[in-house]
Order: sequence, then C-alpha cells, then structure tokens
Amino acid sequence: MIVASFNINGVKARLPALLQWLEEAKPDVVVLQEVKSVDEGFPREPIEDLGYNLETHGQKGFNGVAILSKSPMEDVMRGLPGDEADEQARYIEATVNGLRICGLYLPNGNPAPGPKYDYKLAWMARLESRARDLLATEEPFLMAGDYNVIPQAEDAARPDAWRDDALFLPQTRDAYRRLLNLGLTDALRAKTRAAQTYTFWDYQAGARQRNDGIRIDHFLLSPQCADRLQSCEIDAHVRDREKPSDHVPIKVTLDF
DNA sequence: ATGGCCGCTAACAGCGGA
Repeated sequence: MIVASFNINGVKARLPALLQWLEEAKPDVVVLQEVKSVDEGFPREPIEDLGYNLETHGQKGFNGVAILSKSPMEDVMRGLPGDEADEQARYIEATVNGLRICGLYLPNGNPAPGPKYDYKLAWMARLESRARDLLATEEPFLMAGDYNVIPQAEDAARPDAWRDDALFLPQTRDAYRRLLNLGLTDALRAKTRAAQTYTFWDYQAGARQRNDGIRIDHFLLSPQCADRLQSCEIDAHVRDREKPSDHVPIKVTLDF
C-alpha cells in the first residue's frame, strides 16, 4: 500500500493540483495538512468521486488536517492528546486495515524564543507522549506530516540561513531526535542518504529555481511498520506545476 | 530569510506561514 503526506496550503486553492496528483500517484491513504477550511466547507465530492473516504479536522482560516483513504477508516481521533485547551486543528488519527495512521501539522514556532516557540516545544513533547502510548500497543503505526523540523544540516540547501530559526534550533532538533530514539524510523533516511531531498521551497526569491529547499515533511514509522517499508519517495515535480503548494508530497510504499 | 510570495479573511490590509 502507498501512504502519502501533502501540505497543500489551502484545499480550495489547491483542489485542481490535488486531484491531478491523486489521479497519477494513486495513493491508498493520504494525510493532508494546512487545508485552511472548516469541515463544512471542505470540497468533499471531487475527492470522494476518486474513491476516497474522507475524515477532516479543520478550523477557520488556518491549520487544518485530513485523512483520505480508499479503505474504510476506524477509530478516528481528532486533536493531539495532552492539552484540553489547545484549539488548533493540527492532528488526526485513524486506523486503516490495522495500520494506525497519524497525520500531523507541527507548529512552525517562529519567532524563537517566544510563546510560539514554547507552544512548538510543548506540542512536540505531547507528540512524543502519544508515540510512547502507541508503541506500548505494539500495533504498527506511522506518524506523517509537516513536522516543521529540519533534522540535520544536510536537510537544507543553506543550513547557515536557518541557524536561529525555530525549524532548525538545537532544541527543535533534539525534540525530533527524541522521537527517533523511541525507536521510530525516518523513512526517507532509511532508504537514502542522497543530498538535496527537499520537500519545501519558499514561494519567494526564486527558491525552487535555485533549489533552495528544506526537508521538513517526514514519515516516522513504528518498528512493526518499518519492517514493511519498501520505498520512500518525494514527488518534487509537483512543485513545478500551475499554482503549486510550497510543499510537495512525500510517500511510502509499505508491504501490507 | 528574502529579489519581487501565497492563501485566507465579512477581505481592498493584515496575519500567518517557512
């Protein structure tokens, strides 16, 4: 099965690009981030017409995540546990054919330091706690989405430019590494050490043309899921189409 | 991190994003 993650930066603005990519990539499951739509405004029909079930967790104007799946979804959970007061729509889970799918849109955190950065670090701690709980079940799961984390210098074209940025600060990378140290596998790095495997290029300053990118969209796999990993690919060509998102899809093929 | 961006909002300017 193919599972993909795509930060689409507005589901209404991106609908044609999303549908084109779905038709060509034919993923079985997709987690979307930054849908920027309330659930009632989500353009369900054209996606359902392609054979997908759809679970959304949106809010007005910002954030918002969703899961698409050709197979039925069970036990849908909206919101990341650990803070009842958190109203930002950044997390959704569902089980598909026995595989737990976690879709996440981790906070940007800029400017750092400051309250937004504190929120990012607290959110990452909650994500770690959630990963611990899921590991304890010994059921296969994956956590995919826009992590807003540049894990290592090799994951940016110009790492020096990000030195003081919330996406690359030592505390951010430490928190991400704690997830890996639980026993989760970064699917892309399990398959390649290739340079310039980016998932985001800024709209400004000709970043795509200069390949001035960063790798911030990730698939983390539980041990039982990593055992089934066959391939991990980034659909970078999508960035060169009409009205693209600033992110591109990342997808894994799993032997389930 | 900016060479000039993008999407969203009861919107024609400001915010958030990365």
